[in-house]
Amino acid sequence: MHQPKHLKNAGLKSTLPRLKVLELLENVEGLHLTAEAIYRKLLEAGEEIGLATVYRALTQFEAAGLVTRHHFEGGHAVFELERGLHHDHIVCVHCGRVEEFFDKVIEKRQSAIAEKHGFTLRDHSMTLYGECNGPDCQGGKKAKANV
Amino acid sequence: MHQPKHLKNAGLKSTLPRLKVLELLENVEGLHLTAEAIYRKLLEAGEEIGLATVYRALTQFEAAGLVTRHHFEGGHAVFELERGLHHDHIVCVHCGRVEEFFDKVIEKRQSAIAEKHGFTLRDHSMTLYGECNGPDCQGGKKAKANV
DNA sequence: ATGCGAATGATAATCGTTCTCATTTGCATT
DNA sequence: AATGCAAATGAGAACGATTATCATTCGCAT
Repeated sequence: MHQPKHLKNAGLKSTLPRLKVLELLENVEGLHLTAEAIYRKLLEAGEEIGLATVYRALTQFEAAGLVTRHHFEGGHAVFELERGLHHDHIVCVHCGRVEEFFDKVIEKRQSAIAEKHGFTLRDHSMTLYGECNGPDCQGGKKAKANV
Repeated sequence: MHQPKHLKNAGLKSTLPRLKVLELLENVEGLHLTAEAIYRKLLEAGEEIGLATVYRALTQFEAAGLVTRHHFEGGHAVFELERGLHHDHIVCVHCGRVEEFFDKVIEKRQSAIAEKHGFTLRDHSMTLYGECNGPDCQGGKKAKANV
């Protein structure tokens, strides 16, 4: 599914572990996985891989612009495949569901704000937290998280 | 400077360490300190306090709405006294300088986005990252961070 | 002044992540 | 296809931030 050239283009040697990680990320569209979760999924799939290698691969992919790292609340980072379209996130504080959105107005304001403060904008992180209307979260009643 | 009633009102017993932490936060308007930094500053000031106590106090203050915890990039949390006016942050990626801003347009859009996705908005975090025009960062040239 | 439960501080433990280093791999070259 | 070497890997140690443990101390109502 994944061509080694993707890695080559990114200046990375095309190795088996890297391909596995990339392939996994490709098959979980919309999900945001922790390094640990990726590691476990690969083990469950019968792959031989070390946790350190997963971390290394993800860090390199991030540097190469192949994946994006997010720091939602909770102390651990999550990763998603970079599909070219920038977006921000809205996270359900109950069930952990994550949806993505893009808002041109906000993006514009951010640039304006940076400029007003004398900053050259390089990046930003914006995450909304709320209660979703999913089956586990109806009416905002308590429900166990299933991140 | 700080009245014990602030703690009492928050449902917290008014103890010496808590008062010290609160007092320190009050005297560093505009700064965003890590737990470790607060701990060190108090030690330097001749106070007797344990790092664990600082963490506990900050967590309780946060739960009580007295302070806000931010997760900028870098793995450690920073704290600031809650002064009633919500704001977001723009951080210089070179020197670590942090400025605060509030944008009504963005806030409005965020509510609208949450609603459109069926979420009841509870909170959000937005941080812009860029290069500031400070003496250490002129023209975006390399400068050592002094966080 | 006294007593009790909550708070403290020293330190161990935990958690996510990075580093170390001996072994293995990718891949360009024979 | 065999060879060589730098780069990549994996197991586990190390790390930094934060939290838990537990005996001692403190705040505060009596």
